[in-house]
Amino acid sequence: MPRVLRLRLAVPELPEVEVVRLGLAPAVTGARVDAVSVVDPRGVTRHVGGPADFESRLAGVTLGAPVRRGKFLWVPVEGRGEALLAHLGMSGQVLLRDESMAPERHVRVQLWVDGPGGRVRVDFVDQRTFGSLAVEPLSADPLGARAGVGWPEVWPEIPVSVAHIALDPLDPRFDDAGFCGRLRAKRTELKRALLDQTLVSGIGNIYADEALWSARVHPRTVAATLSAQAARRILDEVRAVMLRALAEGGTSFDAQYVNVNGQAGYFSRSLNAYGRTGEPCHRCGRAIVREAFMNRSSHYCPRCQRLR
DNA sequence: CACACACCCTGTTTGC
DNA sequence: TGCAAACAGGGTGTGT
Repeated sequence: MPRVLRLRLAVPELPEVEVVRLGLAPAVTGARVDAVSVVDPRGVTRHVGGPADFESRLAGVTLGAPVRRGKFLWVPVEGRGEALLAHLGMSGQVLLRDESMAPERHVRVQLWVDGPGGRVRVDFVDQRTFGSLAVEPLSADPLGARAGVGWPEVWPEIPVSVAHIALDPLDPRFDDAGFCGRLRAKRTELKRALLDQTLVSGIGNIYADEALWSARVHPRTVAATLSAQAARRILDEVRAVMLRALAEGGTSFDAQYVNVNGQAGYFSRSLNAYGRTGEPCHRCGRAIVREAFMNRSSHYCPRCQRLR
């Protein structure tokens, strides 16, 4: 059996990125970077200095414990005031592989690291190249003593390009009442607001549709018309669907090393709205409707989720 | 300032 | 059967 840890993502939203963080942590925390290779420069488009600068900033450094906020993931570089930042876009994957194993077709960046768990190759793979790695300076968090999940409390710093991203609902410092108030001040449609990463981070198209189905609210409801109770219910459902997905991802993650096909599509069986166009609503049986929205789609039940 | 929308990408699916 | 259009959707930059 190949010794592979494959951190598989359908479409990486918060739960998927958290699964990556959990899997990456034991391999990179305290590890030294022996070598770096940018296989395809599109893998580091977020890095300001270009591929050569990216490689030189990581060669020989020691890495810290990975941190996540919303869909952003970063690994602090010890003693440099910098971090290795990752955003997976819509098709990015992080694979931990034996050094002898052949890389995936769409590998963009490779890191050879030597840590407590031994020597391993970290491959950043991304078919559609919306994702990217970067090495970025860390700065004081403008939100105050807040960072991301996994970050030591004593070191409240954040990569500069993540500083504007809101806390996510799984962060213990997330302000529930503050979020509900800001949501109800928006004149925009509810689903737009949920996807706004400066209001709340980590929600993507899938979990937005799922949370709205659970809360029985139409995605095009004007946010400002929501009652306080409805706003609260929506937040509760967002959090619940993320925790459920995380639990399912975590289940197949129990083994340190799993087969190549370990986690593909693990949450798809649990979906109630997303991707179920024309199929019966799990509550009332009415066909789920798909509606064009912002270059993507909204899925909802026209009976359970009335627009008023 | 708040909000809306086009754009970047490529493998797979759908439609004619 | 073959080809082209549609589709997937993060985040960012720009325009109103």
